[in-house]
Amino acid sequence: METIEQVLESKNIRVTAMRMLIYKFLAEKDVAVTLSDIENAFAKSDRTTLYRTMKTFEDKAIVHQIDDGTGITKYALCEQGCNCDIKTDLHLHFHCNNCKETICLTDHKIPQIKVPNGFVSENVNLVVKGICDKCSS
Amino acid sequence: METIEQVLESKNIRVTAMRMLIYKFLAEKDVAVTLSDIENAFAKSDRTTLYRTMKTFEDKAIVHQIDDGTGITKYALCEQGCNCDIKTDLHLHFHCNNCKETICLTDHKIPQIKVPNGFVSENVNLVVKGICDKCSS
DNA sequence: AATAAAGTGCAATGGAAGTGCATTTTTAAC
DNA sequence: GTTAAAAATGCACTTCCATTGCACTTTATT
Ligand SMILES: [Mn+2]
Ligand SMILES: [Mn+2]
Ligand SMILES: [Zn+2]
Ligand SMILES: [Zn+2]
Repeated sequence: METIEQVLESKNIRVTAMRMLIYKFLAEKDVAVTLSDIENAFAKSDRTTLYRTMKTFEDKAIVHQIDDGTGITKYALCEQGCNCDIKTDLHLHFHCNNCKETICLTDHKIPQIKVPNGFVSENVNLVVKGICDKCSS
Repeated sequence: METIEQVLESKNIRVTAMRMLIYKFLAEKDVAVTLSDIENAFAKSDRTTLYRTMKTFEDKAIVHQIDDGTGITKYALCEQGCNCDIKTDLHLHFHCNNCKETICLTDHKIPQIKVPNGFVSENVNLVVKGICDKCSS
């Protein structure tokens, strides 16, 4: 089991207090979070720092961004050894119309999508909306 | 061949000058458009009217909204007899990373997506990004 | 023609993303 | 340890788009 410090170091970014806190927060969540979610999780925090931290995390493939159609960008930790950076191996995302949470279905990969002749597919965003397991039971 | 008046009447909305102009503009476009696109297409136009017109069109299944991940809502005319309103029979959308245009691939329906036990899929948003036919040739 | 209902236009608001710059913290060099 | 450079952080501000309140105009109905 890697410590948070080790994770950050292995990704070649500096270990700072804020980054560790944010990473820890993300790791404890099982749903995708917005910048505001993170902001509200800390008594004292600055949007810009969070924004730039998430950008750094994204560049280093520590988190991936999720566009679930709500208009607000969400983030979630990448799985171990994911390939977000090379835009492949992407899983699908589920947005619950009831509780409004968005989660990664990490072991449901996006199927191969056929596009017409002349079109070249580079990557795919797929969001399923409906009722999540917690809300349907 | 139905006239624009007939289309609007058949959807039970009032026929107004602005609505006809907007409908005509959409019909002439083969790509999805933003509110600003429509705004710029007319010498004199008001964002609010366009916004509310598109909302009305959407409610009446004359157009459908497209979230292509750019963060800006786009719209395109529905096909004849589409079922946008009941959230089924949905086609996929393609966003070109080169020309930045987004188009409906109306005869490429979204495949059945498997979700884990306990989850209920109600609808699916699928956007493929890459290079469009015009840009790849 | 009179009235009610619906559509339109202007002004203003709100939310989120993004940026410039000064300050603080971290790292590395001396 | 002290110092200097590089990176991270925090504040203020800007931009862009979505959305709403309200007054005015147009359309449909009698
Ligand atoms: Mn995910
Ligand atoms: Mn479409
Ligand atoms: Zn739910
Ligand atoms: Zn193109």
